Amino acid sequence: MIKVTIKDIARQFKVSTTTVSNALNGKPGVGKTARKKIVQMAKKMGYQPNYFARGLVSRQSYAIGLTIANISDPFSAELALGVYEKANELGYTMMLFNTNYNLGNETKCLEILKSKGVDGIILATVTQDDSNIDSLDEIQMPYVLVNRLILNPKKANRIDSVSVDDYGSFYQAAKHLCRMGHQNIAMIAGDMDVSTAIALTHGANEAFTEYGVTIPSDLFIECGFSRERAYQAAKAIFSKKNRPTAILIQGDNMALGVREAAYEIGIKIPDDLAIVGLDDINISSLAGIELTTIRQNQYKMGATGAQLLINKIKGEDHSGISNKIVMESDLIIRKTCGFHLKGYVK
Amino acid sequence: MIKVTIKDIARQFKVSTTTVSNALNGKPGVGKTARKKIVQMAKKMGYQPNYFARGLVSRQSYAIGLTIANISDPFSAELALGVYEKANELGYTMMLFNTNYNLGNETKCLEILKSKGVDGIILATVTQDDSNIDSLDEIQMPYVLVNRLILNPKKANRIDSVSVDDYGSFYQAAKHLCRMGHQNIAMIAGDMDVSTAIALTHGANEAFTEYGVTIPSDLFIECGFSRERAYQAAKAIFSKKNRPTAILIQGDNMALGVREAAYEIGIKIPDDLAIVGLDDINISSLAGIELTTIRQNQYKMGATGAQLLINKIKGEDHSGISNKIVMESDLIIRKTCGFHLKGYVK
DNA sequence: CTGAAAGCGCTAACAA
DNA sequence: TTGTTAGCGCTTTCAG
Repeated sequence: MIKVTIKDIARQFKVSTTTVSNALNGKPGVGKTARKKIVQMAKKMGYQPNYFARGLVSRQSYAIGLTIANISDPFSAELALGVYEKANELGYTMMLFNTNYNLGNETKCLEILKSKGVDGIILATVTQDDSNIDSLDEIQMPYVLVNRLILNPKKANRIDSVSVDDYGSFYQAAKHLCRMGHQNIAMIAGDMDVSTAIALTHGANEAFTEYGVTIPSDLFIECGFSRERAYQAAKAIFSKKNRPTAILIQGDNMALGVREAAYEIGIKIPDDLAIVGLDDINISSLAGIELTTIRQNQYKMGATGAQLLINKIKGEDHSGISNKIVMESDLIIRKTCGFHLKGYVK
Repeated sequence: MIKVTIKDIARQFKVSTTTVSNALNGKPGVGKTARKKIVQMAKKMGYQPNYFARGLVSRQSYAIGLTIANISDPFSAELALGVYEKANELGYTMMLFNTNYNLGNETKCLEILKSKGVDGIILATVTQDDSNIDSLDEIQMPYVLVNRLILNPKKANRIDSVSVDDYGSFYQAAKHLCRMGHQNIAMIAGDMDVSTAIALTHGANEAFTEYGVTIPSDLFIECGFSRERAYQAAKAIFSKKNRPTAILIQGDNMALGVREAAYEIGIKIPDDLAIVGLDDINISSLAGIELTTIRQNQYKMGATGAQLLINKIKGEDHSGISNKIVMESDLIIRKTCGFHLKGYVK
């Protein structure tokens, strides 16, 4: 690969590399005409500053890392897009890593990220007892959690995060189902070691107790966040004697799995079964899918996370206190919950 | 951020940095016990080689770039996943960039990629007269095209690529439609400046002429590859007097847009309108969507591209001739073309 | 306003 | 088997 260095362009004008460097970086102490000439020549020669040399002295990479579940999952993709665009806007590039919700993978990803000298990291798949966070603290690597929270107050205080009001989200969703008269309801949860799943479950339960509904233990299934696993969980539920009239599902992608399982054995949605998801991924609104769900703006979450992280990197956040941003969410009533057919019961 | 250098660990044992470097990199010329001790100490001290220092001397970043349309588009995401996993497997990290099918954006992305010192680039959104390719040639940056071809034989000979048999794909698809008896067929194309769109269109046209079908010029719409644009194109088509009985669409994501447009004005699929897409993205098989389409293994395309690129970077590809891999594709008959209702006409 | 010199952390020649 | 020296390309004192 071709390489033009500041030395090369210094030689052209018989000036020092310092002058060239200063000229090119807009620093003071260079004559106006000299600067102009140098800048022009640099462009003409196709000069590109050497990333490694610069990084070596400045100790900055202008790169951030992002660990998400999996880029082929629509929720992750939308979140990644938010991070990407905000980061780009602020002059940073993004390195993407998939953890597949696996702690060991996450560790590996962070190892690589550290070794690549990124300036900071956005973590979107952290679990409650995630040792990886501690290792970032140790080396004082800036990081921000997105769509996740650490509940342990000892740690939580120091941790920046962008999340959604999951508790309120599923409180709303569960309440909606109760008001429609459902009493035999199932819930398919992601991973109860994760803050979102915990909050969602608690939120739903609050509404359920308000309405005197209880979820039998065999109708509460924790299965991980994938479509495939939710499909299997639904199959298990459908094989029970006490088949529920409604299922609350902690993710639209998972809900699509439930939907497939239902269709496969001839259960009609919403006639025989109401389902409510979470996230409002972009396919949820498609004709024939029309999933009732909770809208969470993944894009904005990602973008906000990137903004927060970069502020932190640049040291513009001198507050000393941690920054916890919680976003609102909205119940989107579509067809899968059957509201358009029955409305609320009195 | 904390920094342990080889100097620090050299000091521990009063040896030179060279010895430490050699020990840590598994190079010969270090005593067995010395090596063991050094490696152990490095681990204990949490040593991480400085990426920038290493890159500066080795001139390798072990990072590759990927330019795709947009990560939130399922086709792109699956392709990116293939690149990501193969690259990771081979010890490379991936930097992701969205071009949104815009040449100017692509140029910007490549500028950044170059400035970050990546070892090579995978391009998935190149158009026929893409000047960006030339600029990569100029600086001798290794690259591979994925899902794209350069048709101009003058250039094409030198260019590595992984693509699908698009011509055959749409030949198959169009033939299928013709055999079902459709005669009034529309086609929604992506961007006729792009190799895939060109090949798809030609392939379809061959089948059409075989069956004596012609597409009236107002039923051939070139609209770009997004769902939204395809939605609008479909609206335009539906407003015509000569409404077609079938539409061939150059992408499943686009097909979903057409589907939405149809449902919105009460056109029933497949009863009133047959549609056939391309790509078989992972939502195409969902109950109620069941899109007839052509399967193209995006994941494999990405992975193969990454493999090819990294071979090239490592100089293992001494063939001197360019490597063009063309993958097969399969027609997946689901419900949107109505085959299950009518089958082939005699 | 300009330049010389030093050094970031690492690897590669070359000596010892 | 080990150490010394030099240098990758850049920025940053500090003199002129």
